[in-house]
Amino acid sequence: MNTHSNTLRRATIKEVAEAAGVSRSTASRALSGTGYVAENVRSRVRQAAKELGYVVDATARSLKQQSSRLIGVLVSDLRNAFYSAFAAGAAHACRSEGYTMVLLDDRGHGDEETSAAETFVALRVAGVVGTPVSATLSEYLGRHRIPLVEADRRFSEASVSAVVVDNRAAARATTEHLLALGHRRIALLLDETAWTTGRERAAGYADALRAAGHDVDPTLTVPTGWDVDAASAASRTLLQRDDAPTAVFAANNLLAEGAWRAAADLGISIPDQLSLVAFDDAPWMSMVKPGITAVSQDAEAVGAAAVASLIAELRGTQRAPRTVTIPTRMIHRGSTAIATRR
Amino acid sequence: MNTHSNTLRRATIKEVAEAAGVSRSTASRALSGTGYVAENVRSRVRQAAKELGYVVDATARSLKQQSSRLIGVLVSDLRNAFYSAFAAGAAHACRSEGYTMVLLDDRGHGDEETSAAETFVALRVAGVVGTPVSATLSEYLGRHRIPLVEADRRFSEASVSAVVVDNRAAARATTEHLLALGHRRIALLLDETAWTTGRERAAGYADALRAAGHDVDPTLTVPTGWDVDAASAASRTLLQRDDAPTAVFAANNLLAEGAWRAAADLGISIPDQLSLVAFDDAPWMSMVKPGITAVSQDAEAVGAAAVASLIAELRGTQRAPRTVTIPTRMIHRGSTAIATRR
DNA sequence: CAGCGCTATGACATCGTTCCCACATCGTAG
DNA sequence: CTACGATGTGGGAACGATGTCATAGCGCTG
Repeated sequence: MNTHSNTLRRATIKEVAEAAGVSRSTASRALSGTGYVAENVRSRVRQAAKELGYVVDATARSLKQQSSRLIGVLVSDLRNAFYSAFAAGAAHACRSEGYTMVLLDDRGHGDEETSAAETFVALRVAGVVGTPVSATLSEYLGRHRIPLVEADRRFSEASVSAVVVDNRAAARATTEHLLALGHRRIALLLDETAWTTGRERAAGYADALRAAGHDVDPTLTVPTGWDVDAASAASRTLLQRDDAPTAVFAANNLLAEGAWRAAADLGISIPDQLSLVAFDDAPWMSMVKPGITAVSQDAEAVGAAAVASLIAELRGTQRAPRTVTIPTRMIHRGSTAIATRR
Repeated sequence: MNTHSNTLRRATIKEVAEAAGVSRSTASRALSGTGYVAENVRSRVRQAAKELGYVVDATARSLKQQSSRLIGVLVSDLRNAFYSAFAAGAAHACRSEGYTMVLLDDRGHGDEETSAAETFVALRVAGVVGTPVSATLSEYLGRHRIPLVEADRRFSEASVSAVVVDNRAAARATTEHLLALGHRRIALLLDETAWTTGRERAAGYADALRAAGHDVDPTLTVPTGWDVDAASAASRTLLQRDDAPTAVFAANNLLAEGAWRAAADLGISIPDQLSLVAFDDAPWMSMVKPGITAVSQDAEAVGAAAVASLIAELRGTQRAPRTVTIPTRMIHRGSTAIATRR
């Protein structure tokens, strides 16, 4: 390349202007493409910029323009495939719209969420998308007038846009599938009942039972912790009860893994002795035998849609809080069968 | 909160200073903690900042200080568990050292890598860690004097620091394990031979064979593409040969998945008819039956170490390019057995 | 040829922060 | 009593980019 790397300091627009024999203003106009610039001057400035290896200083530009091309993305746990797929979708959407993603991982802690919000404010991001763990995210950002799009679950339905899946309908359909197979004692493994995801999945489950004329047995709704081990332990207890369920509906991929491991440990055969359905598909579910029937939610699409929605708001294309629902798809594999006595 | 959100504009340090009855300089000193400030003044300023909901403008600070607290992180594909774990480790390390991560995903494309580098330069990041796909990353950043730490694989050994695993030794140990079980026709599935990871894994494989007095059959080293389907197709062909291998060593988790699916499709039983070992562990490997024996590399640790190494360089604690090697661990499950004729 | 509109350019202020100085006060050593 | 270091504070100049505004040349119309 013909880049002059002999200077220690980075090239500024002033140097580009001098090299091209014009003023800073003209150089700025030539590079950004706004305002009048003669064609030959423009190419002269472009050439000078290229030769000097000039790259605009985004910090200076942001300061002057009082807005940045950064989008803050907050997820709960990057190691979880759901969130990493979400982040991948968000990253791609940001990039294709000319924004840069600042990704933070709050590890599910409320206090980290607050400090993440502070970081976003300090960076003067144009907007934020995130999977919140409380309403503080939207409150804090709202106070600083930074647009937010909540994803996966909602905490501030009235005031901010969101991208979610229809948890209730999907959970209802799943439960109906199990009911149709003759199951009556269907357990529901839940992670977090304070979140809309958990609440709505439970509601859909209850809808299906009630619509079929059955009562909801509260002892069959089991809130476990957040990790596979906790889910596995809870499942063990559940499956060893005298009135053990004949089917388990796990509300996320981690819970499904826990339930699956518990069944394997106890020598309970799927689907002969136990039917298992998961909310949220994962790669392993198509590799084990039998495959696990699951409600697949396209986390990448959720991330991309959340960013798209945010950018639409930034552009002023769309004003009022809006909710986008990403469709789910039920993938039938072999983990459910007609209910039998155990 | 007692935050005055009645102002439309965000509070600046000037407003904080006025509210506390001091000058901007003093306010700045009080908040940043550098230089002389009387204790009562300091707390008065802090209080004023709190009441106004003041958050420092990182763009203005970066501009003035000519350095930011941002670290650029570049990965190849966030949807791949290896990279998302890497990003999770990097995110955590950044945060705990007071840096903020800017995460970019080049989807394995060289041209996206260049534009990612440009983005990092524009943002004036303090440094970059990444899993490069070519030497252009280090060249570009080097030209702009931005420190880089290469992770997972290397392209610029002489000039930049790196965090890797000992691919050669691990591949050799894996191959030796298969040799010890009596396997002689051992296939090696590779992704990318232009990368140090692929080259070194191949070298370790060859080391083991040669040390045991065997020739390396070039037809048994199969470079497949990047996705599961390609690996599966290549494996199919391989396993249907007259002189099919009795063992397959897959150089990453995607290749292992492809090989596993091919074997399942062809009705080839693991480990009776085929032994399978993977480089890079994945969740499904402990869930299928039998479990897949794998070389586990702690991608999270690699990400964290890369950031730690970068920050050490930024602090000047450590100068010369340095290579950190993260240990691998071989996890024996049930996918290998004594070689038998097929 | 006066007047107008359009193209084209540069001077200069500005964004919010930091930090180098100059300056002020006070206590104390010489 | 003066000089000096230590402590504390404020004025003002940067950092690099943008954008407003003033200015000027030019072609055209009436």
